[in-house]
Parts: sequence; C-alpha cells; structure tokens
Amino acid sequence: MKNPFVSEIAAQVAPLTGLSPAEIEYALTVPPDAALGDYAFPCFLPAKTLRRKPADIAADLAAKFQPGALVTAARAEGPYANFFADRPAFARWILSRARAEGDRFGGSDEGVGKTVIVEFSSPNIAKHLGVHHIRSTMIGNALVKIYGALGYKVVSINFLGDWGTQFGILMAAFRKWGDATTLEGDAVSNLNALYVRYNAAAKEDPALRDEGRAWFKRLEDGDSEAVALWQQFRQISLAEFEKVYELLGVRFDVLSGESQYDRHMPQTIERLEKAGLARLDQGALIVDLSAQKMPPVLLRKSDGATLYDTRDVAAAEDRWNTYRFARMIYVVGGEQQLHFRQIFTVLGLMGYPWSKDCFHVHFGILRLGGEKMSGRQGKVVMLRDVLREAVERALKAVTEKNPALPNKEEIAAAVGIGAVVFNDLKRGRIKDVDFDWDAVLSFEGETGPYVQYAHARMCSILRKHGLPVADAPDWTLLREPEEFALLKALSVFNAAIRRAADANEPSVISQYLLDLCGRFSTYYHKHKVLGEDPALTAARIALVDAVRQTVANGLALLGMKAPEEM
RNA sequence: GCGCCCGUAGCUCAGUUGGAUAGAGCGGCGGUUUCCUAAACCGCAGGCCACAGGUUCAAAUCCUGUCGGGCGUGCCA
Repeated sequence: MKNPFVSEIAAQVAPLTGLSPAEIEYALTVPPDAALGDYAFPCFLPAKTLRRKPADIAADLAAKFQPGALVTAARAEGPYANFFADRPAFARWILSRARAEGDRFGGSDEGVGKTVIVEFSSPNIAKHLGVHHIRSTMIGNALVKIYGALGYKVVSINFLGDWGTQFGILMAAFRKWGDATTLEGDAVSNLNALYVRYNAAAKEDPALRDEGRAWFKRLEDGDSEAVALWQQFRQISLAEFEKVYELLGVRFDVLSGESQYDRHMPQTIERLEKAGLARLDQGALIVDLSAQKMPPVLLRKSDGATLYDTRDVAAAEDRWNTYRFARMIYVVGGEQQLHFRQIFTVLGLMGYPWSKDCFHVHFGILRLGGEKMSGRQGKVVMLRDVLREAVERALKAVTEKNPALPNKEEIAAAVGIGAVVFNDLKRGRIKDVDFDWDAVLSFEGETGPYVQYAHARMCSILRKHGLPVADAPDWTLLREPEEFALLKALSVFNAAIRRAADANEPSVISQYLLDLCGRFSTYYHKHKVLGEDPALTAARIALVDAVRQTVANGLALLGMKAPEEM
C-alpha cells in the first residue's frame, strides 16, 4: 500500500541526500515516541557520501523542508530528521481507504497472476489428529489466506500420509487381531490400538516387522486383499479428519496423498537414472549427495518398495506440470528439514529451475509433558478433545458473562476454537512448545478471545450508535493521541500482511492484532465514542468502524471467527 | 562425530532490511464498575538480551568461538 505521507517525505529528502526516493522510503523509521514525530529519517546513511555529520544533515533537512498539506513540519533531533504528518489528512487517507476496501482492506494485488501451492496438515491415515496437527493445519491455513489477500491464486493441498510400511504393519496387525467390529464405532481408535499393540509386540519379535513390510509390498504390488483393506482404512480416517477440519473451518482444494504417486514411481526413477543421479548401493537405489555434503536419498529399498523421498519428488514434478507455481510451500515439522533439503537438491540436479521456488516452512515440536508426542507409542492428546474442552469452557464463560445472548453455542464455538487456534499462531512458528492445557484454554491476556472481545466491543459501540458510518466526517475532530496511534496502526496493516507472506509467518498477523487491539482497549477506556457532540461521535465512529474492519480481516487471515457479541 | 534450529524479566514470548530510553502477557503487589460488555483498563516491582571476542558512527539483531537445550543423521514418515 502506497503511503502518500512517506512518498512526500522521500520526494523532498532524496535530492538533498543523493539517495533515491525508494531508498529513503526503505530507510524511514518510526520514532520511539510519537511526540518526536511520525516518521524519522536516520541521517547516518548519507553521512559518508556527503562527508558531513549526521546531525548537520538532519538540521539541514529540517531547515530546507517545505511544509505541505500532508507533511506539515520537520524537526532535527540529533542525527534524526523527524517529520510530522497532518493528522486530519492522515485520518482521511487511511479511514476512507479502509472504508472503501472493506473486507479487502490490508490486501493488495501484487500476487495477481501467480500461483502459490501450500501443502499442509498432511496427517497419516489410521490415526487421530493429535493436538500437534494443529500446527501444520492452522499455519498452512493462515498462509493460504495471507497469500490470497495479496492476490495470489492459492492451491491448498492436504497430502495424506496414506502409503508406506506403516500401513503394512497396520494390515498385519489387523489380520492378526482385528475383525469386523474393529471397523465399527470409533474405528480410528480401534485401528490405532492395534497398531500400537503390534509395534510393542514387534519389539520382542522382529519377525513381525518383516511381516508388516511384506504386507506393504503386497499393497504396492496391487494385491487385491491388501488394496481393499487399505481403502477401508483410508475412508474411515478421512471421515474422522473431516469432522475436525469442519470445526476448525479448514478446507482443501486438493485432497491428495502419497498413494496417488505410487504409479508415477517407475517414470520418476527413470528420469533420475537418465540424469545419471541414481545408482545401486547395497541393493537399494540411491542418489548420492556427498558432493552437497548430505546423506544419500533412498529412492527404492532393497525389497523393491519405494520410499517417501521418491514419492515427494514425483509429487513435486506433477504439481509443477499442473500448476506452474510461483512458489510451493510445504508446511511440515522441523524434523524433516534434511528430507526437504535433499528433495529440493535432487529436483535441482534433475534440471528443474523451479526447485528454488520450493520452501519448507517448518515449525517447532509440540511436546507433551516434556516428551515428543508419539503415535507409535499411543502418546497423544487428540485434537478433537482439546477443541471440545475449549468450546465447553467458552460456553461456561459466555453463560456467566452474557447470559442474555441468544446464540451462545455458536459464540462458544468461535471463542473456544479461536483460543486454541490463536494460541498456536501467536508465537513464531519455529519455537518448540510444551502442550499446556491452561495456556491453550486461557481466555485472558494475549489470547484469541482478547482479540475477539475487542472486536465484539467495537461492534457493540457501532450497534448502539445505530446510524450509518459517515463517509466523510470532520477529520479534524480526531485530536486525541490514542486516536492517532490507532490510525498509524491501521496504516501498517498491509505491511504486516506482506511481512507475514515474505517470512511465511502467520504470527506477524497475530502480533499485529494484539498490538492493534491493545491500542483500541486503551482508547475506549479513556475516551467515550458515543457522546453528546454528533460531529465528534461521527468521526470517532468512522475510526472505530475501520479498526473493527481491520481486526475482522486479521482474524479471518488466521482462520478465526469474529463474533459480534460475546 | 557431523548438519540444522533455538538461548531476551520468575514463567511464556514480541522486538521489519543493524538505528533514538529493550516491550507485552501470565504470575506478584496496588487501583478502576451509578460511565459504549471488567474475557477489559491503569500503576508498581522485575533484564550483564547465555558467555567471550570481532565488524560498525551504531549490535538483542551481522561474523567467529564457547557453553546449554532441541531435532536430524541409508532401507519409517
């Protein structure tokens, strides 16, 4: 979003410093205290080429500055040249913009014509979604919305872990102990119990692992019994996943999975061989990456079955052929960093220039009581249980605080799930987190409900006001410093979205919302919006409506609901 | 051993490409409700930004090393 105030400063400063306007805009900062000014140019940069002291340059810039309608004054403060924006003009600019753009405010069209692929969630079938799945699922979902807001065409892909030796193990376990009742009721739990039991037994009897591998080989070879079993497991799992995605409000454009690429294996391996990359080693087919100082990639095991590396290469090729993406993002845990570095390297060696447009967006581990969650050992907290508990607590809170609300269940769902989602998205995705029920279910402080509450309060004010929001109230009436702080915060929403996309980091949005809502909370405690003076009220209502719109847009980017009452 | 990631207040974390006095929340202490929903707000206490060097006019931020923690490291994904 082009900021005319910044442009004006850059246009005036550039000729005096020998820097280009773009360089000035880039270098402009915000003073630590609003009393110092609204924008600041640190004069260290041109000091060397101009061979003058930064403080002298600052004084010179301030003296030569021509006040205008947008930027009214410049003052030197040590090595900084500080600039003051005309507040009514600033209010008119950002508020009418927010009003005109509505639910598109903050976005842009910089991505129009480009496609971004986001692969996320990607659970393994025959298991429940654990709390840890919320990480990939909601980070990915947020990235889909963030890129979408910037005009990109986004393709969201759920790439199921529905192929591999583990399903051989599951089949072996099912054949050993399972029956028709296993697939009834809470079938996923039943299957998982068998899987856990089998893995435990395999520790005593290694022959069981071989049996599992053999079953996977049968599946890959198209054995009808194996395929039928696998299809049942997959269907049962998908139905279970769908319930949770529904609660979270997550949808995928493409439901894919590793199984889909099994048939691509021969051609992909052939291309790798033709490129002179594949070679046999100890009976297995590998790509040697010692030149890149990485361990080799295993393409095919000595028993002939393929591995996920190979399937990921095939899937990447297929996606390029289908979408011609500008960027492809894999939202997968940090444990797989080596895997993706290897895959991207192999794609590069295969001669695909787009390998540089592939990104592994990794995130930290979610631990349970200090230990990593393990499906194999059955040590997981189920995501559905966390969500259910959060909604229950939210319902209790709504009932206590606002007993008259008619649609409490709906609001409790929005707030409870919002709490869980925001808790996951509020910190940098790289951080490891230890799962903490109290933190996840907290509705106070830096939480989702805090942001939603601020939004509900703004809606409440607008509701009470009852009149339409004025397009052009008297902007000069917005004189309070807290009002200008809000206006400035609104003016950087677009920058926050761009930063979130650049870094593939949804927490930029969460942090922005906490800051914005904090400013709003301070404001409405200190100043009354609905007052006796209709002109002042109209101006403040316009401000509140723009903040409300911005918070709603931000919550949508995180995949959260914005209830109007709570 | 090697590779990657992390180390900021008692706890959990912010801190745009290096820039003006390092900020929040929780917890602790003290306040605010005849006033637009107290899921909120205000104030106080609390920091050798792991440690040691280096680069720079300027380092929590960049480089090197040390220590501490995590993840990964050929037939799982």
